[in-house]
Amino acid sequence: MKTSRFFINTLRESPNDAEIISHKLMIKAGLIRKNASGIYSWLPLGLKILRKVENIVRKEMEACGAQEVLMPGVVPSELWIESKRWEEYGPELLRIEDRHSRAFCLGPTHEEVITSLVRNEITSYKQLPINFFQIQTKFRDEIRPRFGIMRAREFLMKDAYSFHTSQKSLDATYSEMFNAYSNIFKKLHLEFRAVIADTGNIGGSGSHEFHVLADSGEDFIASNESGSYAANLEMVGLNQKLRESDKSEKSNEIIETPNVRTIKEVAKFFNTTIQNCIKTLLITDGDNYFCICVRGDHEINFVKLKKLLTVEKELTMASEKDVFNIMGCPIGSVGPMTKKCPVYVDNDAFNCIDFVCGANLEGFHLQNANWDRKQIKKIADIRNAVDGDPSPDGNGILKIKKGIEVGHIFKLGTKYSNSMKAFVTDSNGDSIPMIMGCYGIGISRIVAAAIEQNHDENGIIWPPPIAPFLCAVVPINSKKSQLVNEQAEKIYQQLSELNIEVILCDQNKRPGVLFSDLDLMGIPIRIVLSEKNIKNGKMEIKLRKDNEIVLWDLNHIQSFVKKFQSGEIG
RNA sequence: CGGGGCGUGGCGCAGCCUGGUAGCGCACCGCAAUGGGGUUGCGGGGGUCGUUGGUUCGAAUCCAAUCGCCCCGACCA
Repeated sequence: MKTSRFFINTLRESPNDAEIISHKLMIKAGLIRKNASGIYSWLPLGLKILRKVENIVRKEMEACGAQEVLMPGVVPSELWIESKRWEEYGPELLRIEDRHSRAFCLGPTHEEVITSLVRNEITSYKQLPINFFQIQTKFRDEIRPRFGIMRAREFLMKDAYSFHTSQKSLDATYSEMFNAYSNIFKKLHLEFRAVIADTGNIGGSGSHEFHVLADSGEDFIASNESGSYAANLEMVGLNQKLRESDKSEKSNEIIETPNVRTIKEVAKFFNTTIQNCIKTLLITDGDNYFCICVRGDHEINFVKLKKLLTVEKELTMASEKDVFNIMGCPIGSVGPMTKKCPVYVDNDAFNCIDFVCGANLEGFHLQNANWDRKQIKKIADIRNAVDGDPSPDGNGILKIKKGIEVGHIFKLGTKYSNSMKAFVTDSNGDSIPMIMGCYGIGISRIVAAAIEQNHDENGIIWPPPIAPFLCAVVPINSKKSQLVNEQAEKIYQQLSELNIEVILCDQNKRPGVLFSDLDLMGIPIRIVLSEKNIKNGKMEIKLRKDNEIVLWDLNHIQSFVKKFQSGEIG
């Protein structure tokens, strides 16, 4: 490809609504343009990248036996009513009507459609297991789309659905898909973790998320060094032992603590550690209030807490007003010694002796406080894991990292096959619901995640497998030098013949402009041809991710390509 | 949904307070010079100032409504 024939439009400044680096770079490099909040057009350069990700995913799906289908983006409401999700899914489901006032939605996921398809096509256990996938635009009407393509309303997703007659068969396919996903991220050259995940409201018995590691990630994932354990932070179950001795010699003293509110301030005031302070948080599900106590250095894990409290609704922190009304003191003075609502204590908090906590009296804290079991409703694992906690599988300690969720696989079970009556006849002649698995990958999100993981101050640094062009050929001052022109064209031809995706900068722009554009666009290999070097039989090769420039024999581009492809270089 | 902010050529912004008929940088077009990290000079084209209504002789500017966009909204416990 030549730049004279390929649309590239880079910007010097990014629009002010771009927040994170991948969003800024995608706009500056001219990969995407916004049409509305969370809705984007892909320009040719961006689409090339998107297609590469898509094809890597497609190949891997096909390699593990999944078959591609394409379902509609506009889905009739009947299917969603059947699965009960027309009510359950909430406002993220964009509902529309046709000219006959018939209700449809824009598909945010396709369990309903695939289940309806399969129940009509598959009737015998002999046709199973089977695994269908599609790569398709999804729409989820997010409350707050942000971060560009990272959390868009319209996005490209690969979703696969498998059908089985036994749990064993589902387990086998699930594990194949797990491996396929791992292969995909390896082939994309992305650093990732597969982690144990919450099944959330999709339900089912098992689930893993795939995260691309990046500092800007919104999810926290915990893993040990050996890699034998990795989980979403919300899923990390800790098994601390409770201390045996229950008593302390000391008894509460109430101390006036003017203007001391935060745990840090409290610890400083009492000249103790934050580990020896107890945070008491008032949590509500909208109807009931709960006193939750964790150590000063710990945070509540709402997934665990929700299970512990066996509440249906989402839990939130009580408002300042509510806290005052219920506890009779401001937030900063709340303490666990109360009968005003049930008290739940985290294991590690319970293990504290002679600790400091709020006194439920404005401007006062308790010193040398100790637990009274009678006042505690439950002692349990309520907190988030932190760096250094022992790994739940017993191997080493945990480290917390940030990740971007790019894949999620579920064992669905029979939730949809039951509600939508997707039955097959088994070998005994009985009609049984098919057991299902579902497997999603955010294709467009991977593009953004890859940038979050691979960039520098000058722009994107594409992993070669998804670079829009692997190589750029830059003739210096080609307008004036026939020699440079000819050589550039020659190298361009040679690379093309070697099946290298190459772009020739044939528009006689200034070198500075070209270099910064190529850096911004993240082209992995840059080959520069100048009169001086050509006369010495050399060309200049620089990798985007390195600063080094090497001079290479002009006649041996093949040897460079070979070395690059074998991994010897780069 | 609550709080905050912003809508002015494709992009980034100024002008608004104190009303007088729109400006800067980038990008774009033409000419010339320049030619290894966003070069310089000269000359151009492009905007009903988000929309609607109001005040006024006169509105980008003041008032009202409306639409859109962005940010924050779970740690003072």
